[in-house]
Amino acid sequence: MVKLINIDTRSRRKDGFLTTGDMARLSQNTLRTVRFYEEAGLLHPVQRTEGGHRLFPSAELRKLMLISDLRGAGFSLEEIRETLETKDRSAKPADAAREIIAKLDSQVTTMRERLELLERLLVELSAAKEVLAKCAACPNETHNHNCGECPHMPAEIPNAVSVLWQMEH
Amino acid sequence: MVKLINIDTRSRRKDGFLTTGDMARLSQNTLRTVRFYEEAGLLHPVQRTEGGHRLFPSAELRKLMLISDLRGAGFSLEEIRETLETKDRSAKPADAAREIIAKLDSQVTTMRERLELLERLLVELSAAKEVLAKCAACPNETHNHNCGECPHMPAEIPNAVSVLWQMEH
DNA sequence: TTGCTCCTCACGTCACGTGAGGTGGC
DNA sequence: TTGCTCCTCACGTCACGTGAGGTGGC
Repeated sequence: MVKLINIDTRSRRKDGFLTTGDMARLSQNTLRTVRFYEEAGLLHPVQRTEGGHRLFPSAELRKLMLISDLRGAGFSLEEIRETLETKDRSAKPADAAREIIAKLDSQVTTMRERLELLERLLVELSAAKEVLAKCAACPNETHNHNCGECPHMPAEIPNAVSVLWQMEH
Repeated sequence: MVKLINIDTRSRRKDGFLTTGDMARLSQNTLRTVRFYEEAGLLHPVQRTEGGHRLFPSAELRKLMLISDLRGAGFSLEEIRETLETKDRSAKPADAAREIIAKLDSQVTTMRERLELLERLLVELSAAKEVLAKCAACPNETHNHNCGECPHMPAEIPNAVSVLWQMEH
């Protein structure tokens, strides 16, 4: 996914505010998503035009970018909201900072677990591809063969292979 | 998450089949999820008991494990079904293998992109934590200060910091 | 026999997608 | 002025969660 964002065309408006469309384009989201996040109380337009069009400050675009990243990392809007509202809910900066750090810590832990799943699965699927590369040269015309006895099958058959190749054991 | 699966207690049944509960426990899913996947046509019980209880062969457990991994990696049930049914839809083993490899290739690419997002976000959140560690020692009693002028703020402020700390720029 | 397990509806939820029908603004 | 952009309903979807109320099986 190539990003083709020209800073000069970020917004057409001379007041510097961003429309819903600007927010959507620049963050790779749909209009519906931007509106949905506002309804959910995550994004706040500074104002509306007379015609009802939302206008966002650039700080909201940066917030939307972070929300998108956290959503892509698998967090729910409720978890994200919790993190975003941390500062508002504590009176002293030092307390706020500690609470935010605690939440980031827990999110980092969750993300590491998701990373490990992805890495483990990548290894398994790559191993499966290697085995199936042999099958791509299989001379049989039908599936009615016992692949477990095929000399090209390794002793340790990756789970993905036994499932996708529908093997008994 | 520690796995405490004892092979001997996988199933209480002497016929070797697995109940819905066995499937759920051994794959870390809920009963609802196992039933939902069956309704969706992804899992197939070999039979039902007279009382209507589902009985699955162990091959279905291995399939469920793969489904869970792919779901955890962010794929939809429709994408997963496509992959699982590839072999059935082609007559010759060689063709089937090539099609499965093509699908695994595209999934591997998607997974690498998700890995990159996670890695990028991990770096950003870790950088944010470092900056906020300074704020945890902030002596101010209120949030009414311009943190942009704080000497502890680095020149390059991570996006997560400016968002979570609600900074103007 | 007693529980613990499993069953089927059936409505709820989360995070949007997808039109329909109408208006706004450089 | 002409379109392209944005607006508000409002129903649909995906992948389950969550009871309610009832039965099964070592």
